[in-house]
Amino acid sequence: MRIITWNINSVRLREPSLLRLAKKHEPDIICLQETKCPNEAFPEKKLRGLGYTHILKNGIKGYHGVAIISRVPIVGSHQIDYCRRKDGRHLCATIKSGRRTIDIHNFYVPAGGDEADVKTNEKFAHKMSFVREMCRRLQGDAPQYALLMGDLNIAPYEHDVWSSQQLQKVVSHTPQERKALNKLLQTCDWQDVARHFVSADEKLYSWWSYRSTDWKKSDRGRRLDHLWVTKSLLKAVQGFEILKAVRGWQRPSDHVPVIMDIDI
DNA sequence: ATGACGGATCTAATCCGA
Repeated sequence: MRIITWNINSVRLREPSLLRLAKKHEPDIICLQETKCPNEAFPEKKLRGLGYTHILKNGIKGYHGVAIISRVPIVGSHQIDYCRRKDGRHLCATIKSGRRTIDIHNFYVPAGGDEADVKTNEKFAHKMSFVREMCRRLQGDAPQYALLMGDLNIAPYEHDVWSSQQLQKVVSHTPQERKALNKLLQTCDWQDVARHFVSADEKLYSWWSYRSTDWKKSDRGRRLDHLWVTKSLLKAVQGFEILKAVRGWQRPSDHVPVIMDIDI
């Protein structure tokens, strides 16, 4: 099974890129973040034409929003309003593989604003509460077979950013966020698929700012998009890739898709 | 300043992203 996570930054604007991605890589399941689209306006006709007939949406107007697009049957689903805000940041699809039931969680963690201080910055407080709530709920859930993916908006390790030193006070790479994400990783014994395949001293990014005049040349990226699996599924993971080339497509998202092949 | 762009919104200037 092939699975992709992608912060698409507007599914309506980038429908052509989504179809191109689907045709080129033929994923079974695509988890999207930042669809920025109400559910009734989600462009799904052409996706259905490609065989993606199982589509879950948790969208709101204008901001955020997540979706799960699948060509394999989804046997169950739920969404949780983290921090009691109806802001489209979580979806879970359940699929069956033989006798196994596998939960696929798709998250869009809040960005957290500018200042890394929960007392003065409400957005940062929201982000930290969101990750704490993920810990609590997933621990309570304690699934044996599960996948967790999405835009977690935290680059946890030194080589997940272009300069750990220069970004240590920048939201997404502060010590408290890195610590919180590691704590989350330890709940349910999640395994970071990217770092299973790519050594810790190798730079790895999934996001490059729009503000750079030449994103490729400056290459000041961050690894904000993640693919995790429960420990019992790690040996089933056959491959992983960050699709960097997609950043160079016409009218790109600032995030690129992350892809995984898993034998389930 | 790392870097000033790109998306959505009651189409114009404002909020948001990270």
